Amino acid sequence: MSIKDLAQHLNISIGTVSRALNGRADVNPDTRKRVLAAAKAMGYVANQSGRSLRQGATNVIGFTIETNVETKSQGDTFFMTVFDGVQTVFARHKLDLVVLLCSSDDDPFDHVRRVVSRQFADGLIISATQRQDPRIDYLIERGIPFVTLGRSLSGGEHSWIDMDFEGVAAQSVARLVARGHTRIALANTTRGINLSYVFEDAYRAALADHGIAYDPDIVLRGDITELGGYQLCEKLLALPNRPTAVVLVNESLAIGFYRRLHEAGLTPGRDMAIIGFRQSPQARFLSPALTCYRLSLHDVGVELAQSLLATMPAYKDLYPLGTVQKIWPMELVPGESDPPLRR
Amino acid sequence: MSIKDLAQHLNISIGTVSRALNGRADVNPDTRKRVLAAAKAMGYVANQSGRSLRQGATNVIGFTIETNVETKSQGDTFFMTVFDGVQTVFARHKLDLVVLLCSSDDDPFDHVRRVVSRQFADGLIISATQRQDPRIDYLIERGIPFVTLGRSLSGGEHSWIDMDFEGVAAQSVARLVARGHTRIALANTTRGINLSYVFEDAYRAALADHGIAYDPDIVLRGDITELGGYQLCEKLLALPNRPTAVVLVNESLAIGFYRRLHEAGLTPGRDMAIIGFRQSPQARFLSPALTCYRLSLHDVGVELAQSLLATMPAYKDLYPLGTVQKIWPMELVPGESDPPLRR
DNA sequence: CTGAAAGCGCTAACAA
DNA sequence: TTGTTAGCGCTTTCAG
Repeated sequence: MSIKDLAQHLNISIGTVSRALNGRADVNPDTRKRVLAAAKAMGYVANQSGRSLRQGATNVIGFTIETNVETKSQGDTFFMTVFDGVQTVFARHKLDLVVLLCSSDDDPFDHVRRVVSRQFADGLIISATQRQDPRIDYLIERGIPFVTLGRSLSGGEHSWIDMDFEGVAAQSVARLVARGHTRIALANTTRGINLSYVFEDAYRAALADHGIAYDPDIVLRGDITELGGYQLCEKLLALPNRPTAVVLVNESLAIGFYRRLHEAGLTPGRDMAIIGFRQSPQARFLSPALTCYRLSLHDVGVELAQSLLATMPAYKDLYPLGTVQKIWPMELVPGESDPPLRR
Repeated sequence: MSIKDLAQHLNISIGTVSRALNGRADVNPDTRKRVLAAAKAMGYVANQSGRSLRQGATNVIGFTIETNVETKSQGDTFFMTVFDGVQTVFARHKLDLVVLLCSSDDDPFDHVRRVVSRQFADGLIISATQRQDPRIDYLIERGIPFVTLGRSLSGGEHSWIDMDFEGVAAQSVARLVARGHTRIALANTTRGINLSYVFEDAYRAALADHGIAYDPDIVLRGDITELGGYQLCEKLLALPNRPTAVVLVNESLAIGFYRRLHEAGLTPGRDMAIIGFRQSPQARFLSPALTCYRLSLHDVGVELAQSLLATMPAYKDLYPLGTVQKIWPMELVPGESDPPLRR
């Protein structure tokens, strides 16, 4: 079932069929109607490979995520919600969003290189940015339109969107200090991924703002998972001169923290102040309620999509945003997990 | 950068380049070496559209998931782990797994139809099967290789893999009965998706096995989300002649159940026995520990991939499995959430 | 407004 | 062992 069959069936040329289907102006309204009707009746849809080959464009946008790192950490509906936002924009332009999975035993750089060189997609959204990220340099060099979800030191002038790690760190420390805490731990993730640097730097700056000395012993690092939280909490409890509060780089950690505290006969909040990161569905149902920050991931997705289109020649006029480098604001959601310190 | 450029650069014909790259036997070893070296040096990789068009195959396998239904319930760790398993198999055959998202405002049937007619993928894995699922009939009619994650009444002879809802329901009821419970509620999801029927039927059968009358008033239905669990728990607490135990169709519900019970001053387990469904990372860190069931989602992915390949002409000899219809076993993980009933 | 034809990049059949 | 060439399905000139 190709365009040829359809044309034959209608007794017109394939050129006209193509024009009719693609909404060209120079086609007789009646002809167009006939073509559209026949296409529908026969269930004809243009073969993607044929179109792509001819047009030099695939009408596909790839969103790469890593099945190892991100998955286990973000755990919840993080990406799905972002995807949904991205799609609402792309749908308007008949662009298809496909998710390209970089599996646990695949190198992210190789993966992107393969995707690009096969010309699988017209544009790319990549996530889990490293502090130095060769993918970014590569994409710039090859001139592939892309946006990153997350900052990086690499590349300079590309578009990115990132969560407001600085704001969260600063606001969390300020809030805890206001509530009497001075010994505030940080539950961070392993180095490599850029956000760990951003978050820790902001935490240090915030401490300094409040005249609190930085103590590397209470900056802990682990996996961003529920289990990671459990283990970090254990480390924290074992510390001499135990911190009275902790700021988490990710809300998944909170689940493990709560559990470990319970096992130790301690109550989150009362015995250890905790400020989580994002208000996730799981975090919402912790008791006591976790103090955390809200953002619309759907809107992040929308903005990612628009930023990408702004870098694509075929769409940049519709989205004259230039290079987007946006730190996405997050709004405090006060909970019960960080009450004032009892003396 | 096409095969032409590469051939020109090497002063040989494109045919030879193609054969060398594709590992054909009839190529001089030296020539092959030169071609491969040049391809690597120049970063050449065959254009996918060109290949697909010529070969009539895309070497892409699509895995469709719904951003609305599944996402909010399963959270994405569920699928990511499955994907990872699927990929380990496909990688061996240079097949690319891409995830095709059916967004909230898109009809799943239309979505599959679009994917198929554009010839986007050589095979499909579809999930969130409905009790009657037109996608299945359509795929069979069109002769597209596919497997479903989840059963359905539609289609008859296609391959599918599903979780052992019957086993979980039966074992859960038996376990609760053995612990003295006779008034056992079911927290199910809305009708439409097939698993809700399967699970409820098995629950009814299990009750009957133990001589317990079925009471429709204690079969509750809601969204499979943390919030859904919260709301269902509320309904449960408001019931006259309150059940002493509840079996959940999905572990996300447990998060909301725990929270709601706490708010009512009740303790999960002691005041209301709960058996969750899958042992998810979140569920693992509930206190008291949730009684639930374990399965390897990675292995489910592997099996899905193999089952799909078994239906594809080009691979069926390598995977002579025939039609796979497999109920995936789940293993009880006893917790503290369903202690014996106090009299 | 429509038809004819070129050609996107690739592989496979055939010829040499 | 290699070169030549047809043609996959499509869009887009260019003529008419």
